[in-house]
Amino acid sequence: MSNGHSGQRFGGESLLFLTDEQLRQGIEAMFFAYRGFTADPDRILAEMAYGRAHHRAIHFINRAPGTTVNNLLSILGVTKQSLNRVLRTLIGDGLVESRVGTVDKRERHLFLTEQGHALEATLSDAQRARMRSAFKDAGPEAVQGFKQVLEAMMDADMRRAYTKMRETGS
Amino acid sequence: MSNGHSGQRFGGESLLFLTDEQLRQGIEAMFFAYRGFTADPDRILAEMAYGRAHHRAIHFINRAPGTTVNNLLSILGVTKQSLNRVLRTLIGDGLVESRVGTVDKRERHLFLTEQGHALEATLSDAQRARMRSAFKDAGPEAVQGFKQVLEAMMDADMRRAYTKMRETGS
DNA sequence: AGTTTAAGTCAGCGTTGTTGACATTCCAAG
DNA sequence: CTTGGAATGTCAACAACGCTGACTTAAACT
Repeated sequence: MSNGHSGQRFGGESLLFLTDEQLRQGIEAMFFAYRGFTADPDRILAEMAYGRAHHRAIHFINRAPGTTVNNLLSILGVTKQSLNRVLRTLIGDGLVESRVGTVDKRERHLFLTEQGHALEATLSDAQRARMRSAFKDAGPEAVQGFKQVLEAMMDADMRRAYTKMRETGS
Repeated sequence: MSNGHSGQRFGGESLLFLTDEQLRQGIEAMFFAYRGFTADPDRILAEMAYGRAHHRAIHFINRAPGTTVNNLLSILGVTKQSLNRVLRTLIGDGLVESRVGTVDKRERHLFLTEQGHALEATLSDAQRARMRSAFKDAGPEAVQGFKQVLEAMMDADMRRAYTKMRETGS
């Protein structure tokens, strides 16, 4: 499997960036960076009775208003019971509105209320600020590489959801 | 804060990679990619009574053998009680050995046992395989950008731990 | 001798994930 | 019309893994 020599020259092409040591660095970079990635929203959410799951739900409802519960489920990759618990509190607190579908009345379409938009903006601003700072420090070429590697790291399902969102957005 | 126009040309320099839309893509890429990043080890761990926290502990004990509990605490960024619960099971199951310090007998130095190394290798192989595939698909320049952005996304403490590990390694 | 530090432990709590079982509502096919 | 399946929601129970607070033990520092 892992021979520790995958980075030696092979067939005349330098593969030094594929050594186990380089891969380990990538793994640790992901670990530490993800902590930074979630740190700012987590701080804000901790003051309320909310957690990261609420943030994710709010993010994707804002991103795709009117999405059904099932669709949100497949994007978030959790069980319906887990999501339902989160949605129940958000709806109860007046941050999310659930409208019965017109063509299929079994479906519930989810929307952010004014209050929900306010929280979404607060959380997004914090997270974007860090991302913007990181992008700025690293430069445009680095950002392109960053996105390429992340996309290559996704499962096929996730990549489909990601690219679909990318097309829909702006 | 976020005006949605930060990507317009400014001072003759193209900052199109800093639009809110670009930042949002980066945020969603991180979210989806992290799921892929943890998916393979999670599958393996789910078969045992272990979780992600056990993986992290094993990873860094392997990475810095003989590390003290306090040091591991600051790397992982959790409370002593949280880490202790994980360490107790790992020591009890014979995956980790805790040796009393020779110079300072209050300290406990942590090491992987043979069994611990076996699990570490299994988990690492799975995680590295995905990282290797992603790196290979994206290419060396993309990998460099990936690491640059991630490092810029870390908190100062994390960046210090990350770069320190990077120097120690290889 | 007194204080601080490292580590471990116990009790309790919150968020977020999981399964399993079950009710409701609605659409669609027989 | 009845029946089966799909979408949704709810209840109960549980596990992983964060957290705080309080407390003990042992060793080191001052």
